[in-house]
Amino acid sequence: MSTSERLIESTRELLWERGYVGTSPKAILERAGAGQGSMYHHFKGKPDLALAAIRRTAEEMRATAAGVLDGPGTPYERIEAYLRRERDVLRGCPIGRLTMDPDVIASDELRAPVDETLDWLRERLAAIVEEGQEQGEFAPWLDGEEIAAAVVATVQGGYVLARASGSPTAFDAGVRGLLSLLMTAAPKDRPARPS
Amino acid sequence: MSTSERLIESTRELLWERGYVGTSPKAILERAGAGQGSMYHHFKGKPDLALAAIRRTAEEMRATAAGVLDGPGTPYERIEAYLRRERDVLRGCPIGRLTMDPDVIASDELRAPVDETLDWLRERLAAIVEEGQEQGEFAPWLDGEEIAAAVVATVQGGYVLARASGSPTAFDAGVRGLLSLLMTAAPKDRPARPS
DNA sequence: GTCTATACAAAGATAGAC
DNA sequence: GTCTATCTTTGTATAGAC
Repeated sequence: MSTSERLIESTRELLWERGYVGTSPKAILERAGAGQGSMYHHFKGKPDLALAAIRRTAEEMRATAAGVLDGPGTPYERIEAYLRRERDVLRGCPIGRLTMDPDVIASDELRAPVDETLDWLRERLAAIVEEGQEQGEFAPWLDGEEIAAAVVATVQGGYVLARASGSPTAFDAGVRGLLSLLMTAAPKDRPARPS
Repeated sequence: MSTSERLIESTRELLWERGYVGTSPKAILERAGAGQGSMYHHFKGKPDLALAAIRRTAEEMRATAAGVLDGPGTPYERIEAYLRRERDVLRGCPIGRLTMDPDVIASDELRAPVDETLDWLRERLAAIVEEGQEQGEFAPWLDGEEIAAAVVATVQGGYVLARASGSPTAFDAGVRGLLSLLMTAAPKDRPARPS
């Protein structure tokens, strides 16, 4: 792997673990096994390197989510697959956590990939909900964008609950709670007791 | 206000705005209008002062939430009141945001008030859901703790979505989405179109 | 209790040798 | 392209005067 690649990958890891303000160039260089000169040769500085790292993480996250959301199954099943997908819950979301970083929020450039990724996710989920409504799987009076926002928020907030308690339990509980509501909110009668 | 009070209040503000790793003693002292000596006279250091600040913020958050949750109305109405309560959405949750702070999560002492507050909130909401089930307002097969986790997660995640996009819109959408599901999931027929 | 002075490591970046 | 100085400011804390 090239030095520039190692710098980006090390930055991605550190941004995930410690956020932007908590990540120093020095820590990045140590992890990448590179000297100061390399970093300032390939990148203009910390914000420039962080931007490259965030963009790559955003791309990856979209690809992962798309893999589940474009998969087989009914709309409900695809949303369930997204919610139940294997996650390293206690690590949190590498994109969502950046929204708590004051320097990221203060910079339109750094915030853009974060915003675009979460926005894309909401739109994708909203389309699936609407698809489910056409097929009679979801009640017609639900609003696709609102349900989508609730789904993404449950995941992002689930990370908060899990990290607060030091256990993934609350994340899983929130997901199950939302799924039980989604299933119950079907227009036709379904098995009364969601699994 | 005493110097010690001003130090705690300044720390509370900065922790909310910039988190623990993003807040320096120097910034606290400047905001409090105090010198170095004062801070190290009243507190052992940054973690000790932060602990006092976090505890106070946690207490305040509990009191605010209790004010709404113990208020009048049916269980559904009280949950709705909690979700729709006026918030400075773009500032985020002063307690929840700390879960993204590596130094807070690494310290059991700093994490404890965060954990206890969110845990208390979930338990309180779970009890209200169960109360609603007894009254026939919520479907009996829902799990109170799961619904409570979904409610708190929607709020915490709503902050993430709002901050990512720089607008409270997505927070409100998530709340409306969750409320529409909660209302639809009532066991008896209700007005088909939730407001 | 509060202040200033001092200390020393780390953050973030530049300069210039190789 | 990479490395090692060097530089300035900030982070965090202690010491001691008032």
